[in-house]
Amino acid sequence: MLDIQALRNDLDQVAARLQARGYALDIAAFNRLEQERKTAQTQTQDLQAKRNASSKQIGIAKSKGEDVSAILAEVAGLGEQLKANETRLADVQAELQSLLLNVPNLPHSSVPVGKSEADNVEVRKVGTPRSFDFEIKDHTDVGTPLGLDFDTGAKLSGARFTLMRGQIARLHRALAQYMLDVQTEQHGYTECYTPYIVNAETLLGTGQLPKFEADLFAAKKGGQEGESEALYLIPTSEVTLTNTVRDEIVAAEALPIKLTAHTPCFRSEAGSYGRDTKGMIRQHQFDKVEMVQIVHPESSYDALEQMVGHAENILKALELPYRVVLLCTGDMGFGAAKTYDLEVWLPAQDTYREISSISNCEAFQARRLQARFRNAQGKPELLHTLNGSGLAVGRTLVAVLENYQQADGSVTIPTVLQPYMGGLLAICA
RNA sequence: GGAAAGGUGGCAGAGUGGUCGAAUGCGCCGGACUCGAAAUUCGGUAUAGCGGUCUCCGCUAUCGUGGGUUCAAAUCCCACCCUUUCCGCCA
Repeated sequence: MLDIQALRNDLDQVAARLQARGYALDIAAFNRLEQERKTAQTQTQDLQAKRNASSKQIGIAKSKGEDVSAILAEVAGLGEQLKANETRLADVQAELQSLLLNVPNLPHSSVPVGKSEADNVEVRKVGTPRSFDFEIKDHTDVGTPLGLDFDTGAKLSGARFTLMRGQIARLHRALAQYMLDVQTEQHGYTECYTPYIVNAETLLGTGQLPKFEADLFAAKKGGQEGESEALYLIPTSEVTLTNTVRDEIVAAEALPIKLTAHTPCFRSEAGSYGRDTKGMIRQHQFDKVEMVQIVHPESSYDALEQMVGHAENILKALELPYRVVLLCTGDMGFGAAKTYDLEVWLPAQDTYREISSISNCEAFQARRLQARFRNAQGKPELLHTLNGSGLAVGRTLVAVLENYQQADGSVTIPTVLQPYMGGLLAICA
């Protein structure tokens, strides 16, 4: 959520910055609502002040045993007037709030202006794609004989669900364990285990609601009918980790807060029909090791660069070629002020594919969350929040299968994963 | 699932219709005392919004959430959420 003060004071400039990311702010609607809010609020507050003063007088008079009927006559009818005004004010403020909740974050000045993926800027390329002296198979062809089972996944749950068996399942687990160990032992994140099902308020805090409900899975208690409050499956543990500071005022000394968790993520992938339908690139359920940092506003851009490094270290250790991309204004997510993507080399697709996305949300989430710290003046101030994948486990598995495939159909195990695989050097059918 | 208790400021905790935004303690900030610190002592210390003559003043809202009663609600009524304890069920 943007600071409403920024919109009041500098509406045209805010609108221009939003335009850069392809969002057309309804300036007229905002101005009209603000005007209505102002009159409704002053009128309401005047009436409230009048009522409070009279009530106080009544209290004083009664304690002295005086007659209060004169004052009572004065406030007759005030109640109804007040109620009408209060209702109007509440309506206008709710409208303003919902307008505000649907406005994306402002891009940082260092973010390149662009319309789509095509305008993203490559920052660096690391590692050299391996050359193959046999015909490259994609991860589905490599994985299927080793235990990757899309048919059973579809039978159990539908399209975009996968079952893994045997060594593939173990490799998947090894990746997650390894990532979690690196993030906790080498990069200083605190390991968390979080709920996978959350309430609407939590999703409002990180920005998935109210705008993106269609991208989520909702859950209800078995046998429950009707309009009970919906619960949702988390689309990423960014949601739970970041919400740990919702409605908190944390001590400045506690910063930065660095959290990580390995969780499944559930996404309905609405609007992506027809994209990446083959294989496990785009799933309704996938595992991810998430990094979240909650930091002092002054250090959030340093933290962003660090977190990119924390994600890169996993790819380096796995010896997977990748590139770092700075997203343009048009390709960034709703809450991000600046985002780097890490894209891993997939030889069968002959291209780099997103495997991690690391964003600084500045105070955008913190404002929704009311997540604050006490600044040097002792005043509560909004924190900055950052999140990033470190990494997406399913896509890393895809990358390992493709990059480490051998002519005989086996897949060698990256050195750092071997201890997690009981010393296995390769898996084969 | 059943029963009970409870949700008040940064924290602990009093307050059961009226000068209550809320006692007291802790914490924090400033002063005094001290060579300095501790102890002691004095004063200050919520958040958000609106308005103004805008380093300050005034007003409004906020005691889990939402509704209701009333001239007036932390306090009374209703619904919901959450927490704790006990019982039941359960990995």
